[in-house]
Amino acid sequence: MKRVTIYDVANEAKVSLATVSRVINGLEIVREDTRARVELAIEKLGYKPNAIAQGLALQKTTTIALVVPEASFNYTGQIINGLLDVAKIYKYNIMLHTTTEGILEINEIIENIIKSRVDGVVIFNDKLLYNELKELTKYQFPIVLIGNRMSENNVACVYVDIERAAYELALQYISRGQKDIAIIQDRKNSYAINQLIRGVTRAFEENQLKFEQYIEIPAMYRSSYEFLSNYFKDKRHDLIIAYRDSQALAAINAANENNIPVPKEMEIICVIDTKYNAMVRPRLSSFSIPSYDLGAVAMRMMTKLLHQEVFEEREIELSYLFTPRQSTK
Amino acid sequence: MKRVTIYDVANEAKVSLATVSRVINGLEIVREDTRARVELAIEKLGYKPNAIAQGLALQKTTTIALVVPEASFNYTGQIINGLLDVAKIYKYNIMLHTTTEGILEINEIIENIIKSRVDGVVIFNDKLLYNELKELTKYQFPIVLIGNRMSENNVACVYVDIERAAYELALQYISRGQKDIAIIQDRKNSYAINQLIRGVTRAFEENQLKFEQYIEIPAMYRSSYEFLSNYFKDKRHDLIIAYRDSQALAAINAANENNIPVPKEMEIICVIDTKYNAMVRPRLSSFSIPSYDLGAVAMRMMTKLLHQEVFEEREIELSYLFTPRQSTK
DNA sequence: CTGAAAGCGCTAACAC
DNA sequence: GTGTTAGCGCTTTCAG
Repeated sequence: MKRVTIYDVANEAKVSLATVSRVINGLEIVREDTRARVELAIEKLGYKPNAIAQGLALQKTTTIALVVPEASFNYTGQIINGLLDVAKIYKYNIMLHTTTEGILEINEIIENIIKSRVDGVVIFNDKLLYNELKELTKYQFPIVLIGNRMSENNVACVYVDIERAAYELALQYISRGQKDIAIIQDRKNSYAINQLIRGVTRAFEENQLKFEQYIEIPAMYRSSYEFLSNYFKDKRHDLIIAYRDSQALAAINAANENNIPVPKEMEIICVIDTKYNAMVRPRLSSFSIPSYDLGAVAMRMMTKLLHQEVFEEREIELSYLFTPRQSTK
Repeated sequence: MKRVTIYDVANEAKVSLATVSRVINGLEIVREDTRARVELAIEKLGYKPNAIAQGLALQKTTTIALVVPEASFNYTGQIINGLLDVAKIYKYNIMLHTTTEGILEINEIIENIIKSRVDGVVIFNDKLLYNELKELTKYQFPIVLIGNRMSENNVACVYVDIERAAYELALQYISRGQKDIAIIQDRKNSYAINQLIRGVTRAFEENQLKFEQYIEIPAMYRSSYEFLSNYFKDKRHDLIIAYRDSQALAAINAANENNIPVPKEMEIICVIDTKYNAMVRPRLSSFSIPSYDLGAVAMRMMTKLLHQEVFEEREIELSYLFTPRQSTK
């Protein structure tokens, strides 16, 4: 099929292209019979408006860029799903970018986003990309951050206060006398881990205790499991906190295989909640972070920003819910 | 920052916009000092070419559309990662679309894709969307299919022959006298399941047997696990084949909890290989389907189609590898 | 209610 | 080497 333009339709319908433009945009100032003629022509020719040309003329693309980390596509997938679902409702297209390693690369992505003239960008990325965001705001892109806040630049965000989650959790265990709490490092989510540490530390300090059980996985280990299998040979804790399900799972397996029954002698929880948490044995206790909602709310916010709707909050906190399963008592 | 165009750069550098165009496109016919002047102006003004305008002028967008199912983002995530990584290399942007339920919706997606004038579309979707693909080819979009073949329309594809995988597997078990093989239904992957059934059926027929153990999960059940917990109360098989890891996992849990030890009294395998397969206990045997590669190869193929490179095959078969773990003997 | 024409930002002949 | 100009396909005043 040859490229058919608005011009061809105009010819076919014996009207001017302005009129065709009016009917495809649903402007009411077209007579009924003219509209019918145009619609017939559109149908006959199989005409579909060229979004690129529209984008150029209108100075907007109705597409927004989504930046996510390359790794851990489980909850990332949920976020994408949520975001895409509401994007669909508001007729926005999504350009997906992943950030692999290397500062250079991230700059290229930013450059790409700028060139592509998307209407806005949603970023779910654990590493706070301060400078890159700065660059983006310079080019007037509305930005919505998922997961972390950056109030300074007046960017909008949707997040869950996992620092508080960790704080409350630690408080509870401390009050029960279970003070040997450890957090497992997660290189891919350093920002999140820092929040966890801050939360637990706060709980400890309020009880005149000092928190220092940070389990660092040496870079040489290919997997947390590999390291933990050794670690638990002579160490154990009351409670282990991990960020991702897979790390908690590694801990459970490593513990059990070292004859440290979970949860009897050691409890383990993770922050992220995926369907696997309920499928593994013992079932994994976790905070239900509403990943899908994070994406959905972020996109909804973006539409508000784009449509200049006045709205209450630029920073929306979504709540978490601790979901006890079998890896805690 | 005000919108800065090629025109502003031209003014600033005291050259014509044609020259600016030449330097941003790296054409060699620009004198060194002019180039330097232009580059300085670009830098000073913070100019970034408008990809939309370029797209309109060049009739190509250097973005390709990727269509994936909404569900099961685990291996989908891998595919996306693979695709994105090679897209990055060749400087293509990715527009991500998910197909939720409803035939109406899928048509809208197609329409969107057509309007967005992407250079090509990669589809990973279990439901063979014959008519929709037809529509796409009508508009001259190069198409690469992931996972299933559709030779009729001369569309390119990358796939794994899971029918043969199932066939070989069944053959092996039959020869050992383990003939009670069952396949678990998977509504979200009907095409894949059909291939599995065909493969097993073939193996059975070649042995003068009839295959009929198809475990259908009634729609009323919220999860396979819920149904299987009951199912295994009075039924068992030699081997259970599932498509996704989560279903196999459900089967393992349901079996074990009904005192059918896996793999001792019943073996279970799944087709899809995710990291969870190695993390659950017992570890889940599976076919290693190279999800990442499926995405990567598909995108590579797309670039070949777009650059008109002559190439050997429009249909690339990737190999699978059976990876025995603990859920099989 | 409809048409003519300018402009969105850039590329690519075609001149000079 | 560099500038001029005609599109690319569409929207949007501004006339009529």
